[in-house]
Amino acid sequence: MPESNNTVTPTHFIRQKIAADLAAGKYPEGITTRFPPEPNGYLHIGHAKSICLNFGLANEFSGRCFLRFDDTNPDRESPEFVKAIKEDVKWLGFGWSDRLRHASDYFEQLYQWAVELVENGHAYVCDLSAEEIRATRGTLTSPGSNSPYRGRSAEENLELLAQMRAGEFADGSRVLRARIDMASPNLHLRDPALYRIRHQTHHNTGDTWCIYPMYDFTHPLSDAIEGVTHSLCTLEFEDNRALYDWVLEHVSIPSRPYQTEFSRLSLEYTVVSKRLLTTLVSERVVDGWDDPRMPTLSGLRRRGYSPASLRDFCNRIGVTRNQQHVELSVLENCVREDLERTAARAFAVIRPLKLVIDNYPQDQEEFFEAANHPADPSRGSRAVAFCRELYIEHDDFIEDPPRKFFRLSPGREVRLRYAYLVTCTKVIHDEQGNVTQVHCTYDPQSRGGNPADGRKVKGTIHWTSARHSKKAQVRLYEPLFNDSQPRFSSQDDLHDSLNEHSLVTIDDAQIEPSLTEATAGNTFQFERLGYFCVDRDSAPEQMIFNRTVPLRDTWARVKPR
RNA sequence: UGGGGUGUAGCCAAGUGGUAAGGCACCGGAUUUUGAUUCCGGUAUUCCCAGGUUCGAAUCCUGGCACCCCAGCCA
Repeated sequence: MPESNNTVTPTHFIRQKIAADLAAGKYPEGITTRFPPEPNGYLHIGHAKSICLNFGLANEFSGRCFLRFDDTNPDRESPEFVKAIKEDVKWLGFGWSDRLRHASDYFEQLYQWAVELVENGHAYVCDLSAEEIRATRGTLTSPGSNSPYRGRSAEENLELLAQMRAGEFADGSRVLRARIDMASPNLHLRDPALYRIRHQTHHNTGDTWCIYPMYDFTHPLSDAIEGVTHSLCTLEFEDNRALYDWVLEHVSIPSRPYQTEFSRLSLEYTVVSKRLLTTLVSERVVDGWDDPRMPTLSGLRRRGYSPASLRDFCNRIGVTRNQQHVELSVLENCVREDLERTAARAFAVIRPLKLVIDNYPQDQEEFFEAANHPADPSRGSRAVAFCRELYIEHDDFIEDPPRKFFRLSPGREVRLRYAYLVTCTKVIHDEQGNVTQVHCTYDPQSRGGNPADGRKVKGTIHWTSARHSKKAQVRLYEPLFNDSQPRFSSQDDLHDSLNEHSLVTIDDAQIEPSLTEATAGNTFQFERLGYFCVDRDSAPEQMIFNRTVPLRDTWARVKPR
């Protein structure tokens, strides 16, 4: 399926760098990238940016992209996340064919390189505790001090490292450290830990290991093993680059990758920190990782976002090193644009108001032809039932209308889309004065919505037949947070920052009968309302629709209040 | 007050010494049996600020200012 036709792929500095590298003949075999998620949570919109970048660039330049699980920390990772991540990447539209890897696949090789480091005096086993290491690291403005174990001989270190691997030491009792420079202004170079002891079962390697390599050691070497040419990551790893390069320069590697950083995505009203997302799930603030309010790919999928719309979004926001804070409207525009041409149209009334046509025969019913997609006749049409009693949207009737309101009100005439012109003759109220029903007369000469005399009617509203339509549940979503840039200092303000209207469930919406055949994941445009998607919990007898995004509503901006 | 980065419209973002692309948002107007869509038009005399170089500066130089990241045996 083509991306939206008018989108010109924007250029950006990484694409330019690759093009220049290729032009310079640096990579005769082509380029290689990788997407390296840690399987300790679900993928979110921020990952989508990285996935589109890495897989997208590889496709564009006929290179390769690895899906590599960065699984070096057994206590936070699980197969559940591995499975979900694979599904999400695939769903987004990318494939890795035989290039699926785990950093843990490389543990033995990594260990051999650690040995090489030790042999050459570039790493040592340190017996300091975590607290002691922290205390001797120095501060941002003052240098650290050398570990008393820094001077151990290569032989002794080799012996100790072997014992670490053999499980002879307790968790946290020792660590393998790079021997770099405790006075470096770059904190990452102050003898960083390379291996730590963790007697813990790993989701991929089981109990084979009780020492696990750190990210800064694993990442560059995994890149080198895979022949990654362009290792793309986010800006907060900028300082790590010096260590990335140091590692590659001190062991015998098969290829030399280079790291390039770009800024991470931040989107209005959304938070993507794994800690926070995990909290939302575990405290049941949301329905799970795929709650339609979650910024996860599975949440967006359940909300009704299409992969194409997300790819389009990632293209539009660009890739730079600026601090990026993207407005939600950009994302919303992308789905609307995609769903506008993709989604079938249907009639649904979310807040039903009964409308009775007094001059329409009690027992009569008829069917009108409604286009499935007005802009695309090839998608055909369906017959919608009509009778004396209908439901219209409560918002489409105002007893005392403001200026410029051209929907239904007493004495006014509107078009019932595809059906007839009706004029409001009477309004029924309950004891509290709420409008509970309206009565109209219809113009029999306006079948299909076109009056015989050609008079103009400004308003057209949607409706369902009370006799035929089915009740359905509709879930209306808004951002999870009130603040466009949610920030949390403690867990307590989490609940204060939540938008209490983030989910509004409506149980008595009325839908046209044809909608009953829709299945999970199908998307529709409920005319004049928005785009909706059949929820995975939906069933023919109890349909559930999630609102992906409302239609653009100029009237809402114009109307008073 | 160490090191590493970033400043172009409300939000993204091109621009690489020759006179400020584009998208979103916003504001008009046209078409419309969805107040949708579509279509036209408008929106930075100025690029964080101040100096300097140059015929010419968002682009080069100098000096400021603002914001982001780094002190896990997380990634």
